[in-house]
Amino acid sequence: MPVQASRQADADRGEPGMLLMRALRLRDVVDASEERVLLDSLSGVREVPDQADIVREGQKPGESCLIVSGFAARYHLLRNGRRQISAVHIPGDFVDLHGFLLGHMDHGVKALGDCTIATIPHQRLRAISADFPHLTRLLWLLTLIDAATHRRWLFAAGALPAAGQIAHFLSEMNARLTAIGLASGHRFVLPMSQAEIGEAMGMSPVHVNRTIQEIRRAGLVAWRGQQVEILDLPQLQALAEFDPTYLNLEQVPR
Amino acid sequence: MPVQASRQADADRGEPGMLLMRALRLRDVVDASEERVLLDSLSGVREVPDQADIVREGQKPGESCLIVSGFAARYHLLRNGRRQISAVHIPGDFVDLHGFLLGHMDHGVKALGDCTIATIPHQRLRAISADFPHLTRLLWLLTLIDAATHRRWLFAAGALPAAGQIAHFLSEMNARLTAIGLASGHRFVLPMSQAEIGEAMGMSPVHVNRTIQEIRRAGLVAWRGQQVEILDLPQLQALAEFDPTYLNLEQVPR
DNA sequence: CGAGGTCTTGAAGACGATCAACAAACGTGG
DNA sequence: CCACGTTTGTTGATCGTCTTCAAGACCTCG
Repeated sequence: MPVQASRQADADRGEPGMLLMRALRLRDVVDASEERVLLDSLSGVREVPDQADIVREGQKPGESCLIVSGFAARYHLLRNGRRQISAVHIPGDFVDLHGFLLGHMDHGVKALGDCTIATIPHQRLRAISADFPHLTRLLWLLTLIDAATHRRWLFAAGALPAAGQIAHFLSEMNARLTAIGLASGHRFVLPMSQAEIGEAMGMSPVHVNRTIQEIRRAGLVAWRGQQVEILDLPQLQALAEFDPTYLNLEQVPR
Repeated sequence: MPVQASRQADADRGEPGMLLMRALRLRDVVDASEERVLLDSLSGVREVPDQADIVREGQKPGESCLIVSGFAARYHLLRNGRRQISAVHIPGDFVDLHGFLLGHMDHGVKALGDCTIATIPHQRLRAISADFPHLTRLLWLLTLIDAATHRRWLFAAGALPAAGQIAHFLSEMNARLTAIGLASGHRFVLPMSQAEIGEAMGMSPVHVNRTIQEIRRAGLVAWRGQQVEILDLPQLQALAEFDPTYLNLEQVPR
């Protein structure tokens, strides 16, 4: 039984920018005019099927994509066909807000399961940056949180053993999904195969499998299909050396 | 004989924001009023000795630091005392521009060798974001390039073997240092011990040493003390699957 | 000239990758 | 509703990379 089916359906059918607003209001006050200009800028809502590219590497898109429902991953390809996932995005996240200022996309973005996205033209972002300094800082903040998350992943990849790395990923997903209301009681849906988790953690699918079994046996998580339940959050976070500071989940003036 | 002693000395004695301006002008046109407000905002020039903290984790600084000369590293600490370096910064880089919008620092920054820094009060950054939209976008861009670099490191850490990872680091440093004029003929100074490189690559000092020997024996680099010379850039970059796109070294309107 | 840091080397062992095969779950169409 | 094919998850065995521990060589600088 999917934990957040009803909530997610709301977001899906209703205002596409609902979860984005929630993500922003977790971090600062957003006034009505800021909300209006941002929501009015969203358009081009469309469905993307599982595994399909949302943005392709090398492309120079004229708009940025917001996830309305579903998950997405940024990925990098190697010559030998191997793939490295450098970020996982959830509803309410921009997957390529940075495309606004960067030249060409240095990586692709693909859908993890079917998802719905909305777009905002770079033209509008430029206009916002001219007329709404505070809102601009909030959008900037979102990209800074992306960067902080990258650093955290670097920390996990470089300094933690496999179990710690996966524990960190789960702790992070739990924190982020809880923040926007897509997890409750430390239960959430994670639409990624073990192979994809391996691509994100930089480890082989086989090793992902054995590591998951390890943390399952330790009683830290229950995990059936896409349903993840964290049974012992304190221990999981200890294993991951998880500290949610980097997610900036506090409402302060920015 | 240090390649860039004279140039660096210029930057050091002269305008502290010189290399920052160079970094910006590599990416877009900066007009005189933008240059003036940015340079006028820099103050608090000070020396930081080797290994000293520039910013401490958990701190909430009221200003951001620009490197005038020398190198610095962002690092994360583990409970067991291990340290992970998530970014290396060179002259002209802000090391904590993100501190302007983020709450508390989620990592520390330390000097790699003696360095000189200048600071810009967050108050000034906020004023710039209100009055200079284009300059604001350029500062935002700098943080986006940081994030792109993080992603590239994640790619290298997760998908490349040790030699490729170190080759990637050298390719990146060469590209960045060349861009701001601190490397020429693919020669540059890298003020990091092999142990520190290990902290950045997520590998043991011993393995760093053996890997360096490997790429030395392959004739890709000459490396004596802090002097690095890349002998076969194409092969080094091939080994690293290096593509400089992510550094955004082209002048386009942002 | 001595001392401390850095680099280098060797040997042993742990962790994770790879290869291969099988089981289970899932979705689809008959 | 069952049969089937495909994807995902699971297990075992072997191999390679990288870690750890330990010691010695080399610098550099006071």
